[in-house]
Amino acid sequence: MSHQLSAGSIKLLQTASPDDVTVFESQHTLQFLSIKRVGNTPNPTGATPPDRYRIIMSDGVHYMQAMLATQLNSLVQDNIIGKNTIALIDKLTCNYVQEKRLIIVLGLRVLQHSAEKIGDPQNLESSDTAEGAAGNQGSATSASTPTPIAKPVSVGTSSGMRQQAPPPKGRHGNIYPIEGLSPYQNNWTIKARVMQKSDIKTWSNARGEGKLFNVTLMDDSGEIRATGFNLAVDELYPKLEEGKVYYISKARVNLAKKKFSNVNNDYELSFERNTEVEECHEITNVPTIKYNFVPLNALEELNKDAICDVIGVVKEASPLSEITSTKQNRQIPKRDLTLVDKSGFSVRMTLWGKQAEQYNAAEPSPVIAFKGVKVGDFGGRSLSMYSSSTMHINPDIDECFALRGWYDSAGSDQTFKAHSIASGASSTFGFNRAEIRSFDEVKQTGFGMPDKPETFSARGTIMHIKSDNISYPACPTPSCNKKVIEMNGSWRCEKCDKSFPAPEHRYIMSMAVADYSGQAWLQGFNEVGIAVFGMTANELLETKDRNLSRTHIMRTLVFGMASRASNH
DNA sequence: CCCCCCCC
Repeated sequence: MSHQLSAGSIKLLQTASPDDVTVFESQHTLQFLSIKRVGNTPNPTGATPPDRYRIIMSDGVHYMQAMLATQLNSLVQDNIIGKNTIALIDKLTCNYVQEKRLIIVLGLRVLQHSAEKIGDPQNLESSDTAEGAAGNQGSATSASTPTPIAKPVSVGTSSGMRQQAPPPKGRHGNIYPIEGLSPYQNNWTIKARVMQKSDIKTWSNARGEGKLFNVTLMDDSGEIRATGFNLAVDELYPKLEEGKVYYISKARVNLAKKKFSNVNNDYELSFERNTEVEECHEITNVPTIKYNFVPLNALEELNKDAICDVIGVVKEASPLSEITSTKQNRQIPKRDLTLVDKSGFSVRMTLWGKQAEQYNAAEPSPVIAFKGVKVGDFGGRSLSMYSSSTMHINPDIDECFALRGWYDSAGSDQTFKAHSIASGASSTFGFNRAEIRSFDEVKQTGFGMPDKPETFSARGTIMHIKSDNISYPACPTPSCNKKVIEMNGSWRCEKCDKSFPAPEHRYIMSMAVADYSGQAWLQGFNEVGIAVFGMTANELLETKDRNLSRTHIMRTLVFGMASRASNH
């Protein structure tokens, strides 16, 4: 296997304008000549910050230095990439740190883990930056002008000559990428959008009391959570608005406690007394909120406690109510919305605190986009907002317009399926328990993956129950259910290593069930038997002992019954 | 320095 490296890519990466997506979000086949761990010393708290990896990447003609985004560290640690690995790199970001271009690799796919070094690549950086660092500056550079990292070069593409983009300058100094922040840098400014702002929270515990708020900040390199305490709340809570872009500097960088946040960064910011925050009014390429919407019918494919984005029309909004949190011993305002979408499903979404109070229930059926909400299993599937979730009413996005049009023209007259308690198991075939399938349909689809159960619901009539072996004597220990054997007048369970005076009989029955499309043999266990016969297996056996004909009982009980059974 | 994300 041999791969052609993208000759010319290194020059492009060194010279393109930092926001040129045709370079930084397109594909480059490069070889990693070396991968080195850097700058990882324990911080004053004794905690060890995450590793950072510096890589040398080559296009066969030139090589350059870059950093690996920390979220890709596992690729190194798990030896998925190593020396001379050839990879297709499809997302990078370009930033400036102390006027030096810093390239961060954000996305890649390994093409070949181990390879021979290709070509005899030359260092593109050394001619300028190494000299600069050595104080041997060429005539073109001076202390007051940005050091060119590479001379503009023709790279032999249709784009021709590219101008070296100057590092962002001005009164905000060096704009750092969020991904590049660490406790060891101290003169940085980030330019970031507030993606989410929490309520002001107060606490009181053994260590004291106070108030705080959080924001999630994002730029094109990554995201980070920031927290302001007490005085910083007074100063910055009113200033920072969701959706706006700010220059932020002189905040403290701490190691994040990952288990308390799903923000993808190993660090967190703490707003301090001298932290500077200034709104950025220019038009920028700082990213806006990105959604990955899950249609409401697909919620059952997500696990309980999963975090997801949804968009839906508010079909109903409950009045504001309150719950008493037993855990925290306080009242918490809440409001339930019923969301619907084109999938024909409805789901309950719970808002808490300020979100619940401030929701304007007077507005008829708005479309709301939610980011980062929690999947619950109440009533099959439910949704609930975290303090880190966001909701946007009638957002200016295509999905919102589409839902609005659908609801106003058709959706508002439709009835919606609720998720049901029984639903939840995912199915390769997209069967879900809320929908009734015919036996023929199930048989046509087949039985899928070996060892993977398929779940479906059917409605049919029980045509026959095998009467020769309808129940077995089981161990009475709760949830043991193992078959017991009669020995010397008592019943012995081998699993529990115990004997009992009497067994608990449990149903194990085979039924022929038919619907309009065909017939199937279904095996039902105890719960099914109780549902079908309306009595326990013990009771059924007693009836039999009282000398009634079993066939007679069955005929009586089964006749006229609309039976349901589920099958795996 | 919080770190709870709740109830039915």
